[in-house]
Amino acid sequence: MPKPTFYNLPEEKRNLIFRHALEEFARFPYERASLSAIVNRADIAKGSMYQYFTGKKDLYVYLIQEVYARKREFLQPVWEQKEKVDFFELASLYYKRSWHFARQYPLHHRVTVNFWDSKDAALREEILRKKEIRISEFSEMLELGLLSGVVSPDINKEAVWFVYHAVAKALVDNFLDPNINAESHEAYINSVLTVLERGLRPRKE
Amino acid sequence: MPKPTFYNLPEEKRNLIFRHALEEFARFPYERASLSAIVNRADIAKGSMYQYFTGKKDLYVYLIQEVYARKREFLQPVWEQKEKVDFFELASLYYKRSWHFARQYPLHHRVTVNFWDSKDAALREEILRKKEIRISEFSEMLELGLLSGVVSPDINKEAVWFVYHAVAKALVDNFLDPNINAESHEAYINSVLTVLERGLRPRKE
DNA sequence: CAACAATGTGACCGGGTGGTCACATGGGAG
DNA sequence: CTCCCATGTGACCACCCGGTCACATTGTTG
Repeated sequence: MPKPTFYNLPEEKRNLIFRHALEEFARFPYERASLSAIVNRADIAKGSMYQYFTGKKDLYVYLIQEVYARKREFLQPVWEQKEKVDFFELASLYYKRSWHFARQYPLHHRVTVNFWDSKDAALREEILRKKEIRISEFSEMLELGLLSGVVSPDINKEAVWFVYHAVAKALVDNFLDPNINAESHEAYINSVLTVLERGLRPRKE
Repeated sequence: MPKPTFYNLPEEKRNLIFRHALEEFARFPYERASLSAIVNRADIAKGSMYQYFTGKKDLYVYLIQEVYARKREFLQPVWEQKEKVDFFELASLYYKRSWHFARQYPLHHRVTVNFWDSKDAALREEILRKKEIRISEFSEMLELGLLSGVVSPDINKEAVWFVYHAVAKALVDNFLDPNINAESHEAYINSVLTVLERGLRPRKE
């Protein structure tokens, strides 16, 4: 919730602020990111920033909101396949497309990773609780998998969640790695998801 | 490498410093932890601290070293089973005992988690490169599993590593959760490891 | 007791932060 | 041309940080 003043700004200036906030919060997690650095680099007076936002947190919430809006938009095509493919294929599509998002909008991606890594869980909770942001459809996806029986229902459901989330998060974090081979990365994502699907122990089937 | 002065201190005072450093670095990751807070709470002059350690980093490295020494000691009994049980059972023993460590020494545990979560990868690298600390035997464990054929060798080995690490890290992070049911937690760890072992997709075997 | 080295001390430094405020600027409306 | 209100500004505030240093205190040794 930026102040009304912010929306009165010409689009160009709003973008200027957004861009520099994005850069700063991509470089550092919330606590270490510097508002002073943002205003300096954007060549804006500190005071002006406080005409647009009530403070650092307000700016951050706005940024997170925008970033996730963009990501949702980007992942839209994947959700349209929801009824057509099974859980594992959907997951594959989801992470491959997420990876493309990370490549295309690396700063956006870093912001999301920093958001989840933030040790200030209270802040994250506060942002999520406002429901202004719907972060992810993980839940929905896995729920579908369980319902359809593609995901084994006879083991501790909570544990299934746990493992799925752990792998998913690590996968997304991993997108940051700069020296990933572009051509093979989709294949790599598939390999990881296969391990998740089939388990470490060899199957006799 | 604390200065010699530190080791000349009476044990009681060394412990005092250790305890308060432990508390601070358990509460916050390296960058946000405050040396001033430590000396204030320990009721020691700032200058004194600089008689014992060359600076904040020096104190931190010392602390990490001590914490991991304690943890290794605690996990010793598990490694003695190395030849007797298979990979999955060893992993189960390892994480259950790690959980007990986390319960018994919650501050130590938080310090280790903060250590790995630190965004200052350079610092972590520096500490690890000194080899003064050997953090974990994950590698060794998984290698054994692969060799013995208990862990499937016919899927991308790198991906196996990836999934294993992701789940292991999440499992350890999870120990922090305050409202875990003590009685059922060992069972929960087993459930998670079972999912890791058998995969999400149901087996026909 | 004197001498001397080791250790303890906290005011102080430079530099950073998020946030404030009295004032300058600018662009319609009358 | 003037008035007025929205907006722009940057010096400034209080507070924190890690680190330093001149000096006080202590303890052992001759």
